[in-house]
Amino acid sequence: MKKKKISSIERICIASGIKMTQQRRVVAKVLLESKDHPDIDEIHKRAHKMDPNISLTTVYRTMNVFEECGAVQKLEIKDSKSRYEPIDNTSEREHHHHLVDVETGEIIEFYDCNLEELKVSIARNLGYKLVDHRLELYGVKIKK
Amino acid sequence: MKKKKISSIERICIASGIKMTQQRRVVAKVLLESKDHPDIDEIHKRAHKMDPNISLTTVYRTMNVFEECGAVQKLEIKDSKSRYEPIDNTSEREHHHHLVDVETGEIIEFYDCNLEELKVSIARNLGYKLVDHRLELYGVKIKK
DNA sequence: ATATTTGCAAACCGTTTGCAGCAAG
DNA sequence: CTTGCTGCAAACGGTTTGCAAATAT
Repeated sequence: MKKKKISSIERICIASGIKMTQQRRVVAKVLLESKDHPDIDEIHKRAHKMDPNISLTTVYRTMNVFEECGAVQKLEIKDSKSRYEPIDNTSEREHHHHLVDVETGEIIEFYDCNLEELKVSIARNLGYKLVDHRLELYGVKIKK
Repeated sequence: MKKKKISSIERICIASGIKMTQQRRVVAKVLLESKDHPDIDEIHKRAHKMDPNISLTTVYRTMNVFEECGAVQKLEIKDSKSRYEPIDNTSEREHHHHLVDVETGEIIEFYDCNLEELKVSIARNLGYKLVDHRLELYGVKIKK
């Protein structure tokens, strides 16, 4: 009786009362194993490799489910398709942002606590409670 | 001989060597008179009211032209269509950002110089020269 | 047992494009 | 005059949906 480890995504799904199907487990695995920020087609390709019995439609639906229950975050980078990354809220890196290398398309994650504070205080000064945000920087590598 | 005033958008277009057609002038007028951040359909509706002889296709093409020559900025707010605003680079408010009231959809513009500095310095620390950026805050009004 | 999820194909919706006629420079 | 722009309708690409069969709880 082998006991599979439960992934962080799976845990969130169960907590949200969502059925863990074979397909969803595979997609979760793909996301957690990806070190980049794959788009839907790429996720489908990788999932299909592990289990050919999985359709593009299901990947779309699964990503929506994962996003709604907060297991995954959608990135909408300029001039590119939506990309996804798992949200690891056990890590101290929970709020991170992205810098896009406009020459290579590479995405660099960063965290800056001054920025976190500033965001909240800007909203507060405008009379708002911050509920969400989006920040991307686009840059070119400085050659030395 | 009446001499029409040349709008800021028109000036940029001329400087970029782009033909100023009747339609483009109307779209420019709509944008400059709009105090909100209209989407393509709304721009088309308003333009059509001033001059029924203008198609949706042309509005799309015009916005792309205006964006490419830097006369206009596209906003991509979560869960909504692309919206546009003219860029006024003669104003001191040239770099502003947007706070979206998630209950009403209202967009509040803001400027914060600490944020401007922080953006640049974060990129620099990562070894990048900042060439573009995108920042939106999403909040709910604090009632008191 | 039964409520959800899946795969397929078709619909959808914002946006772009090919083409013949039109207008700005 | 010539090049670029317009309007139309048709194509496009990413995403969603209706439905009957399959599956998790």
